Amino acid sequence: MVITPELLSAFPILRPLPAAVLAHLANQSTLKKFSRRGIVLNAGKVEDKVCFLFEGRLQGVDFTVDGREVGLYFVEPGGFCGELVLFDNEPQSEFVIALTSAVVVFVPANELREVMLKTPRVMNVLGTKLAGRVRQMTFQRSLLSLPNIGQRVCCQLWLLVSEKAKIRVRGGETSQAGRKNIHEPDGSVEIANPPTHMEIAIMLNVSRETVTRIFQTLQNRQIVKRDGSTKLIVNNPQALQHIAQGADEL
Amino acid sequence: MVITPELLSAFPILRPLPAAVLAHLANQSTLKKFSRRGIVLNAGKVEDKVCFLFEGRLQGVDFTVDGREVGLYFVEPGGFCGELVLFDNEPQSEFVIALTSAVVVFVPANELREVMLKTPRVMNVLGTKLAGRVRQMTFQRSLLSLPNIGQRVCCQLWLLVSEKAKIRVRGGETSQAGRKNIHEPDGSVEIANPPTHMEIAIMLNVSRETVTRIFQTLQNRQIVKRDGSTKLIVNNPQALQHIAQGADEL
DNA sequence: CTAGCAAGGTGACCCGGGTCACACGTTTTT
DNA sequence: AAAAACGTGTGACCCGGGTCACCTTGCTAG
Repeated sequence: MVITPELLSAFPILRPLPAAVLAHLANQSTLKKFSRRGIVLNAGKVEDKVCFLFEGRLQGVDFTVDGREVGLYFVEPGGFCGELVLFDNEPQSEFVIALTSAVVVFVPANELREVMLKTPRVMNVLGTKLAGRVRQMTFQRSLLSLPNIGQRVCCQLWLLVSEKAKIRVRGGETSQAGRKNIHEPDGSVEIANPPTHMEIAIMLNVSRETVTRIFQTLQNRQIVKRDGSTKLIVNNPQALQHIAQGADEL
Repeated sequence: MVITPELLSAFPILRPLPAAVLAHLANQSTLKKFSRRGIVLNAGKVEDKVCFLFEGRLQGVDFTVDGREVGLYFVEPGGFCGELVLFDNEPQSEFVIALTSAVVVFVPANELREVMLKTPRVMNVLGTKLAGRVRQMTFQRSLLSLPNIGQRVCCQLWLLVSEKAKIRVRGGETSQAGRKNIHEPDGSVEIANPPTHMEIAIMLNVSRETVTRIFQTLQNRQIVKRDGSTKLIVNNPQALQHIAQGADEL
């Protein structure tokens, strides 16, 4: 499949690059489609390419020695993953799998590394991304120490809400396109394409059943409400936040 | 306290720098002593400095909303921490506290950032360090998903062993000075300055008592043995590894 | 020298949430 | 249209490890 510079410039991090550089990169890149559950990047393997997500949704996952799945992060369209190799040339540390069917662009790592070293702006974005990853993991780690599991789930939910609320507030100009949460007149917020119970469960180290039960409780209390399979409405953001912060028991 | 360029060159990452640059950095840096439990870096605050550890031992810790302590990583002499600010200028994400009394050198972030941008080698080391941090956190995250707590503790122990065994094998030339594990003739390995039960507990999300009980079991089975408070002898590395990998129950 | 604290050690209790085994509606595949 | 897969919902059981309460043994600091 032919990749055009225009296609690459759909990615915020690449857009500022000169046309010539984009053309060169496009020339070296490959486009690939994955079906649901397809393995986009392989753990333990030196993936000498960086993965840019065009369509669909990806998740970084790891597995414990006993085969248990661990959810690490999500990748949304316009985002990328597998960038660690740019910095240390080591094998990919975790799997990246497709949560839905997805279209990705693979850009060779060595090419991108050259661009990065020559373009402070790109270096800056990549550095910020990497640092952000550490920050996100640190936060996620702290979630796992919450003894109250209801609180843990609510924190994660609140993260999904506020993240998007911020985007909405800021105007939604950057990446993360197509996933905003609409602010309803009554103060409720909407989460588009919420993770499945299972996806939440593996991120938070709890069983799927427990997540279901917590959602039941939240629904009974009118704090959240399902709307089809692609929308979750948070009727009462305050209440959710309270539980997340431990001010309220579930 | 006056900082000499020689002192700075004690740090592997800074050593390759030209004398003039070192002198300049030394001029801007400050030395500080901390007593046990002292707060070296403060979470949530823009710490516009990077912390180089000269003597003692530090730990990165976070706190959950309900005040529970979470252990993230250790810093050994010759190492550094707080480097995220170089990449994204955001507030420090976690606390760094002194586990023992410690001597650190604070180098201003903006100075170091300039050096980093001008010196590919330094950039390289910092990038590798950051990437390594992500890898380490990913692994640690996978540990937390192990349902068997004995296995979890053994994995962590095995990590301490193998990390140092690797250093010993490679010749112990780099940082992490003064902490090697001696290979005994009978195949046993020695861990110097092992973390306390409490330190292990907060890293693995278990209670201190549980760690104690597991250590008791390990000692009963002659797999490990305490030797004073500064040494832990692993009599039977194979057995430890087996448990860590889930091949053996505890 | 002794008080005080940190680290390690141990037993009893008890409950939260994992696990298993289903059931049900929806979507996707064949 | 039937079958399979997926996401969700729910009850019963049960046990691992958190918590609490306490003890002992070193340090080290006054």
